[in-house]
Amino acid sequence: MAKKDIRERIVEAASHRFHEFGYNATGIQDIVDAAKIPKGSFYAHFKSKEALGLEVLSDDARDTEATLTLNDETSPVERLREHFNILVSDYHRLKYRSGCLIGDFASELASNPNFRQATLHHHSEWSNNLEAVIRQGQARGEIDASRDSGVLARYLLDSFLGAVLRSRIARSQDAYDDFLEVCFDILLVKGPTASPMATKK
Amino acid sequence: MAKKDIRERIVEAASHRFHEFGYNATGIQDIVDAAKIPKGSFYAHFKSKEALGLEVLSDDARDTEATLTLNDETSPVERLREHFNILVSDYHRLKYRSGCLIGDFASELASNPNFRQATLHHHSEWSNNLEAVIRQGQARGEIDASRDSGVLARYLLDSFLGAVLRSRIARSQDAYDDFLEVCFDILLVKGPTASPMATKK
DNA sequence: ATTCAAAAGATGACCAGTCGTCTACATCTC
DNA sequence: GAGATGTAGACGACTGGTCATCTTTTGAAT
Repeated sequence: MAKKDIRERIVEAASHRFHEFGYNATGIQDIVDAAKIPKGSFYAHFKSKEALGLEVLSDDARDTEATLTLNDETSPVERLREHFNILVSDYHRLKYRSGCLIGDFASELASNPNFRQATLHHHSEWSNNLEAVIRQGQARGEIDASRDSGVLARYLLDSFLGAVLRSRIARSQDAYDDFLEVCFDILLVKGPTASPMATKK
Repeated sequence: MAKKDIRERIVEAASHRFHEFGYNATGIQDIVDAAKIPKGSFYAHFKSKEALGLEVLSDDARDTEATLTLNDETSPVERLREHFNILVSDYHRLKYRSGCLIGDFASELASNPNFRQATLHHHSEWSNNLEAVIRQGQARGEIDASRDSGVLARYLLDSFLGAVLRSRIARSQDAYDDFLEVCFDILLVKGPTASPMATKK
């Protein structure tokens, strides 16, 4: 077994467990059991549980980022919609048992300086990307240009993370449906004349 | 020391720790140290750590609920604003180190059936209350009646919980400022003519 | 190409500490 | 004194991490 393969198995096993059970409720033994490696080997690949956690968080953020197209000819609003739809379909596939690490680590590990800093960094990167696309939407007249793109982006991300929380306790798509409806019918719209939600039903 | 006083000290100590460090990172020893009781006494008051956690969650939800006036002559929108302002001022007082248990338990304990169920229950109660007030706002013409009050309420709560997450990692008021701005300038407004955010700056 | 010693990597048993819980004993109350 | 209540510290399980020992790889010499 190549060293790289083992390392990736550890990361993958940890990622699954962190997503479903959280960081503190996931032990090293759980991870190495899932990765089918001896426990002592873990430390040949990672210095510590924390080092693994930070790497898994970083990978998660990178994967999330990849689902948002920053520069493209297509409609910025549609790109945003596609971004969230991809994320939501992942949660659906996992039967709404999985959280989002940025939200979960913000919640569970905010008192750990290293995690707090890393989580804040990734959160900001994400909302900056959302903002860039929103700004494009404003430039193309798809989104009301009188709205502060930064405020919108950050709010959007907050509400998405909140929707992830709800979906996990409810084990349901409802939170995402609500999220998509308000975002695309009220927030990310052309101007003061938002389309009424009632007519969507 | 009266038995009731000891019990309340345990609840208070646990509440603080759960809010700042989360459930799994808070041990019974931490709680009894903070409550200044012997560890063995804990089980004279609570059957288990889980029983304490559920009670602290319930207390937290009750306290939060008390900050929203459901029936009153005053403006529903202002009541909603006051509700969130009270919550935010608490977080400010605690230097943004505190989370919201409904959000945090949704994140950290979603895989525990008892916590998931209780958290979902309290989350729903909260959003139902928000919905009732939003509906009053719609009846009084303060909030666009073409919006689905249930969708709005749930979305609002999701976004607030997301703002709490951000405020904790950023240790800052920004998330709440963004939340209040979007909610009261875009979502909870009279009709299709939302006041532009740019003019608020 | 082969051999061998050194270096690097892997690992199972072990470590000290923490965890939530329990219970024998101590203390209190009536 | 009897019964109720409180509690110190033990318990068994688990935690993240260490390390002595074994295995594999590497690179130099022939």
